[in-house]
Amino acid sequence: MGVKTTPAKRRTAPREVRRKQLIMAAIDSISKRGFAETTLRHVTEKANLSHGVVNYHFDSKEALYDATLGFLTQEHYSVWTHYLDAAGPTPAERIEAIIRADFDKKICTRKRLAVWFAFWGQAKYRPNYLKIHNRFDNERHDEIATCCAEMTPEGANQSAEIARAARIIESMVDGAWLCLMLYPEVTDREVSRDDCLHTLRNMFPDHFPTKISN
Amino acid sequence: MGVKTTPAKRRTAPREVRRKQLIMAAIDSISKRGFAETTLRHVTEKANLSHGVVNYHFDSKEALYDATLGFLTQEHYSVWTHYLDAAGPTPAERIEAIIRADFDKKICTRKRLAVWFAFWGQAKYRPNYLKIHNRFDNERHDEIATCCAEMTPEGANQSAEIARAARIIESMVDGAWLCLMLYPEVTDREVSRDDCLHTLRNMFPDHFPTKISN
Amino acid sequence: MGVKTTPAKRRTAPREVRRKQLIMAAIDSISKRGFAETTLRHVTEKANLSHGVVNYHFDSKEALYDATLGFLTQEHYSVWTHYLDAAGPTPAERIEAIIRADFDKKICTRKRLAVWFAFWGQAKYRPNYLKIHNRFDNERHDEIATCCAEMTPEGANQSAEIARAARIIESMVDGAWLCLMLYPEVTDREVSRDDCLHTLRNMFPDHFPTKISN
Amino acid sequence: MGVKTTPAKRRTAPREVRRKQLIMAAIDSISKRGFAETTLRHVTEKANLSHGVVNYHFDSKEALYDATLGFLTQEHYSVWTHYLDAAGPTPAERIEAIIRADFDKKICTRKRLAVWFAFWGQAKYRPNYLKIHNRFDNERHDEIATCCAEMTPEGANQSAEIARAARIIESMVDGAWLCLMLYPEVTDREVSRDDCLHTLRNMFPDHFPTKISN
DNA sequence: CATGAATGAGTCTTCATTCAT
DNA sequence: AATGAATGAAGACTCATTCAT
Repeated sequence: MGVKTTPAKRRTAPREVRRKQLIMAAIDSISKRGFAETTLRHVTEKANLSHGVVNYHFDSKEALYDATLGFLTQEHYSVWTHYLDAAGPTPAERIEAIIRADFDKKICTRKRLAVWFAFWGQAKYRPNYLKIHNRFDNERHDEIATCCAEMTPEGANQSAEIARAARIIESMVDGAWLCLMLYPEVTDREVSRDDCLHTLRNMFPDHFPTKISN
Repeated sequence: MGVKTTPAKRRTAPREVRRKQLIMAAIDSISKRGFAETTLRHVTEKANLSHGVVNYHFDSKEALYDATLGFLTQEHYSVWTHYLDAAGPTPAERIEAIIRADFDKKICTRKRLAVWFAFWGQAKYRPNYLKIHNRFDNERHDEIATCCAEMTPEGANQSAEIARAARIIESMVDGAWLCLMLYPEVTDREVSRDDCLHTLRNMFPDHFPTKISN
Repeated sequence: MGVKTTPAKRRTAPREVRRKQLIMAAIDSISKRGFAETTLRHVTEKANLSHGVVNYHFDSKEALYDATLGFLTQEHYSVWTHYLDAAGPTPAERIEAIIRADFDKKICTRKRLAVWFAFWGQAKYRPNYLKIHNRFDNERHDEIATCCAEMTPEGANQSAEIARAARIIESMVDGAWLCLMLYPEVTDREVSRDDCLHTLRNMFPDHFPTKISN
Repeated sequence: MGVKTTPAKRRTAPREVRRKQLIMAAIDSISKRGFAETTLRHVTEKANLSHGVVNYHFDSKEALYDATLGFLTQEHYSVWTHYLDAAGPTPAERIEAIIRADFDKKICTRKRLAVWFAFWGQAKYRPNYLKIHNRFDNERHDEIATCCAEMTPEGANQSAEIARAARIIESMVDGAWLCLMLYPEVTDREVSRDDCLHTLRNMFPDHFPTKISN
């Protein structure tokens, strides 16, 4: 974890290596102590670096946090892309892939969940966080809405129904995440994922095979 | 708003009045600035009180936060009780009442939502918060599970299906709340509530009339 | 200890009663916590009185401390007077009485010792304390010097020798007190007193009977 | 003295230099204002350093005080060692050296005296101070007792007499110190020292030459 | 690049004092 | 006389940031 060049005598390392190292340490500390309690000292100590480096590699604490959220988003994005690339062409397959991506074991860890909610807990008054996060979230939303559109029969309220379906799916996933973070003894990653898939099947019974090979 | 009419006209008020006043000011500031950024000065200024009162009426900042969360929980609880008392006897009616309570306009405000997520963003490493919150949440969970049980047909996996149904319902609501907080321009309280009710109907189609009188 | 009129419903009490009550509580707290740590709340709590009374009966915290030191001095003074009145007429008897007074069990308690040194620890920059204390101390010094004078044979350096004797006696007693406070397990009141008397006999062997009836 | 030449010209210095600097400033302030009144601001201003340094170089105010007492003790110890090394081999010479050390002009200054009594005024409820101070004091006590033992003739109560002699000598010195602090106009360092030596000669007349070369 | 000493604004908290009741 | 709510100045301590080395 982290990119440690040499264990003892740390030497000059390329900028990106240090940045990544600090971001990972930030994730660790935020997940452990939350936002309010995390100090740059915690971060540098975890990264086994000296006190001054943060402000050397980032403009400010805030910039480190932005980078951290960016990293997390990027990570999510690449997993998502990977699942989508591997998925079949039908909307049902694609939307299922999206959900499965959300619960992939690389991104749906306790540590990352804690950090996500720490960020969301601040999102309202930190528009910056929202902005970073939205870049990916909008794309995801569009994809979900597209899939729903393809599965929703034409009719009077088609567009309203599509919007509702998308909202429900996204809410389900977010709610499952919150539940995973707050009550890890109640569910785990796979159960929550299957709950979401179950709801999805209920919503579009005609588009899913009777039995899902879990 | 930061405008001090007089040098605060030293006025004496019973303990509970001041505590409530400070709690409301805390809610206001947390919703506006979040946890990490809220200082006691913000709180007392909002309450138009002097700096020292907080530590006079509460043991510490943390104690004020605990009391704030307690207040919010209590408020939710009483709305919840009220809805449940007014609901009909069938499980469908009861569970619908619970969901309607969650989106009642008294508790499902932007301000309170922000505070809830601020707390949840800290819940993991602040066991105290989790504890306060859980007292109510467990009761709510049991009620939901009971309703689901009554609506779930007997069968091989009945208990697993009940648990799943309860998880889904709770996740839906939480997810809707998160969505309401993060994207208030996408939904509003009533739309989200109806999304939840819609999902609920989908889950237990036999227990709900074809048309809901909204 | 202290003057409690009624246990439960404290009512109005004459000014002097309250003052004494507060002084005793101050002695108690100073001896227990020292100066820096003693707050008026400690005092009033110990006195079982409400928070506001101190400033009602004393002009300030400082005034309470002055009164406390005054009380202690007065107490010492009256014990001293009592011993001196009871003493025989010879200088040896008088000076022995003075020393015995210093180690009387009424004033030479752990609690009072602690308070005395707390005051002395502040004496240098609190001229007020020194002033209060000196009123008595000067009188005592004069008495000791007079006794020494009567026991010192005439000669070239008589006055210097008198002064030295007085200094030594006073230092001995003060040093013994300090020792009693710092190392209560090493000596006790009576041992220290006898050490002083022993030294005294050594200084003026001709004026003391061979054997002291301890 | 409160005169800041430049905005403190951020100069870097090794840890030990700063610590010493802060300790000296603490001694200065404690001697001037006492314990209760000394604030970190006084210390840093005297040291012409910024507010934050204390908590950078010491864990807390208390830790600074501990270090201050440790410094004073160490200083006393090294003077004491120096005198003892230079002293002749007889017990009389050694014990005289100890007393002379106690009144050496390096450690027996008004400033240091004030600090010592400030500490002793707190010793009772600050076991930490007592502990630091005792490390040296015990060693000193043992040396004094050893000297007394060698000068005390064998007999029925020899051990009791040795103990008494040691107590008397130590009390004398402490008492002389207190007197020096409280009444600097009455004695000075050298007079007090000679008082102690005089008493010592009186106690062991056989071991001292008739005339002391002062 | 990297270190860690130094800074100082800002936080929570304490507490003597005041004052409405 | 007494109470205890309220005030606000002041203290210790934290920490992001700067900068000499």
